[in-house]
Amino acid sequence: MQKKRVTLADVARLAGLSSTAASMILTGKPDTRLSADAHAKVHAAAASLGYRPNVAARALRTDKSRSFALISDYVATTRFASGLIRGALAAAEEAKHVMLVLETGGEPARELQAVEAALDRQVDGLIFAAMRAREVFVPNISANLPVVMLNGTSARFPAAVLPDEYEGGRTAVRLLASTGITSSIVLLGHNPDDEKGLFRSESIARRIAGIRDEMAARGLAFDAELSCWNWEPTHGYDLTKAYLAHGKPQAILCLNDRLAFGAYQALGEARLDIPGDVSLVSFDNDELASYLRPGLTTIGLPHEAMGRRAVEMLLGRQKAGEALIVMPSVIRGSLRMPDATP
Amino acid sequence: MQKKRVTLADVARLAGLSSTAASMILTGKPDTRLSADAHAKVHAAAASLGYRPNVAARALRTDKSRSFALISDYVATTRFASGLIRGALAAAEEAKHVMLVLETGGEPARELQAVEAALDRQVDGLIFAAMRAREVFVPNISANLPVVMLNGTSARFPAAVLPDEYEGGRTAVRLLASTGITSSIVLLGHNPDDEKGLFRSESIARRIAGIRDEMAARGLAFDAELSCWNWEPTHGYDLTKAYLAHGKPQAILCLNDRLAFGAYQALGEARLDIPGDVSLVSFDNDELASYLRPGLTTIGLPHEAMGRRAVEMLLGRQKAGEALIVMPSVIRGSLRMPDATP
DNA sequence: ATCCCCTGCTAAAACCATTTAGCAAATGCC
DNA sequence: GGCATTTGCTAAATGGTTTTAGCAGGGGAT
Repeated sequence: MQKKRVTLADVARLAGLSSTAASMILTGKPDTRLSADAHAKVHAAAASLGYRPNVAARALRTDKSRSFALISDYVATTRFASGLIRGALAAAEEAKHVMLVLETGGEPARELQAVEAALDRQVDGLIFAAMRAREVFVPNISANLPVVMLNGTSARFPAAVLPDEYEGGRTAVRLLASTGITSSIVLLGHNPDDEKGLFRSESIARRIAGIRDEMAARGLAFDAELSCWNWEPTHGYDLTKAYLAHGKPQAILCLNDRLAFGAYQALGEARLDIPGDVSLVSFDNDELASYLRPGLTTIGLPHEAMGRRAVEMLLGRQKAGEALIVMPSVIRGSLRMPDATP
Repeated sequence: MQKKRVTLADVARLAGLSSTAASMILTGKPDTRLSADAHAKVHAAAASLGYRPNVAARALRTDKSRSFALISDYVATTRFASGLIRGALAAAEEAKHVMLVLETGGEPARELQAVEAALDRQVDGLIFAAMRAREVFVPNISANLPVVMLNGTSARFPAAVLPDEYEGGRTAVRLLASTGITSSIVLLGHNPDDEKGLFRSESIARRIAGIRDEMAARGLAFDAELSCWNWEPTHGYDLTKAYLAHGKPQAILCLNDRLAFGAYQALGEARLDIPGDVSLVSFDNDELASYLRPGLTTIGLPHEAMGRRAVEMLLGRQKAGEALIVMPSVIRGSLRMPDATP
């Protein structure tokens, strides 16, 4: 009952040629000397039989499998991962590759297992995605397989795709400056004095550096810098509420959208209007940035573009170097228009 | 320089046995008659060489690849997909399988390509995940491969994993009833008169049926039923605001968390206290439900459990039947405590 | 002693595509 | 016409595993 898979030999037989010929023609070898007639016959036969090459057999012979593995610490940390995966899948699909997705929870033992599982399947390249961008532990890879780090870095594997956080930080300040506000500006999420000796991640360090450099370049200074370790809405709320007890900000630069969300809540309770009384700008372009009223202007993390770029690096055999992906400005209603107040 | 992969023949040679023996021992065939001594020698040799079987070669021979494919329409619709993927990955990992993830955007041409790509790789099972749960188009699968629908249904493939929406709907009403509120209850997101002839999805239909049955069973009725097609925050906001112009609700039953989010915004602007003035309950357990103040009580979508269950069905060769996964009640602060008002 | 069965193992085929080496015929060159 | 080269194609080896068929030797039954 079960139709047997059609094999290359079947195609060759139908075309009246050897399987060598069929193989060469179908894989599109450039230097072959087979006749145009042979090409036509083989292609016709393959089409009429609905031939699909057996990937396992091909992989066995060539050690290539037209597949990549994406090994990430967390897939679930949703706001982060799925854009990366989406972009990577799309780029892989365009190159007629397939993506194995593996999750490790950041545990070295599972990382090792994941790498071995991928290697066993003869993947043509490995992407290590880190949801929290920092130096990532990566097990030894025996083969000289292309590896790219996605949203993280590793001393051992110099190819990396990262958001251009430094430029993003500068852009956020530029956006804020475009409102004309020059004083009572609050930074929400970081205070260097409170965080001495702590290290968040390279990405965040660059984001903050960009902010500070652009502030300095414009002769601007923060009225306050409010620190908290986890950038969750509740901390944004608490810090903003506490600040409002003493001062009234004109602008708040939030280090991520969840902090900004908390700030919205506190400002709303204090009956302050956004952007009439207070302007906000933030980072990440989280889903919730579009849900807020008014919409939150934010510097987006270009996840999908990053995912795409990672597989492009794999395909292009670019072995080293950092690819910095530009962070888009997502303009919504949380910044006062410059002409609105003279 | 390049170490060659160690092969089964190497193991056999080191153990002083044939590769047949090595194969049988390492794959753990039950009916073999090889001596305990042989077993020990082969295992020792394999361990000392760090032998890992070549999956391609094995797949070629056996037509099994220890891998599944998860084909979804959208991965990016984040609030939905990543829990499914996470659960599926975890369950696959436990069974020492690997997961190919493919995205189709719901386009039939890409679905077909995805299925073929998966079939070419000799996957041992297919999961079709639908982000919007409805009848799903699925290309013809030639082989008799196990297929399970995840968060969707298909006439052709009767094995499906779905959230138990009916029971979830009833639970939401029970939770609401536990506050003691019996009047001025608003349903946000559906009105049968406004949606005649429209069909959202089977899942949502069950959710609504559960709500209505439990309401009826308790002799409760909605004061108003507000309809909108897309369940986005902005619609929740608009509908709630419009309703507040006429009436004052005691409770709002929201059909998802994003609608509830919009309702929060409108209630906040109207200076109504949650849960003092208005109680809310909702569905999905979106990330943002925990960000709201007070936290939103919601009936969660059990994505991770669903993903796990799908691969368990694949592994167990359960060929048919609907697995209904219970939706957890996530209790936060948006419901008035029953003793708070006598 | 003969026959049969069981134990413990192995040779070789099979899976399917790619690739190397090479063969026969046709063509080019002087 | 004689020789070298090119053209157009194929036989056979290869990759690593599983599996079928079967071999050699020992022991028990007759």
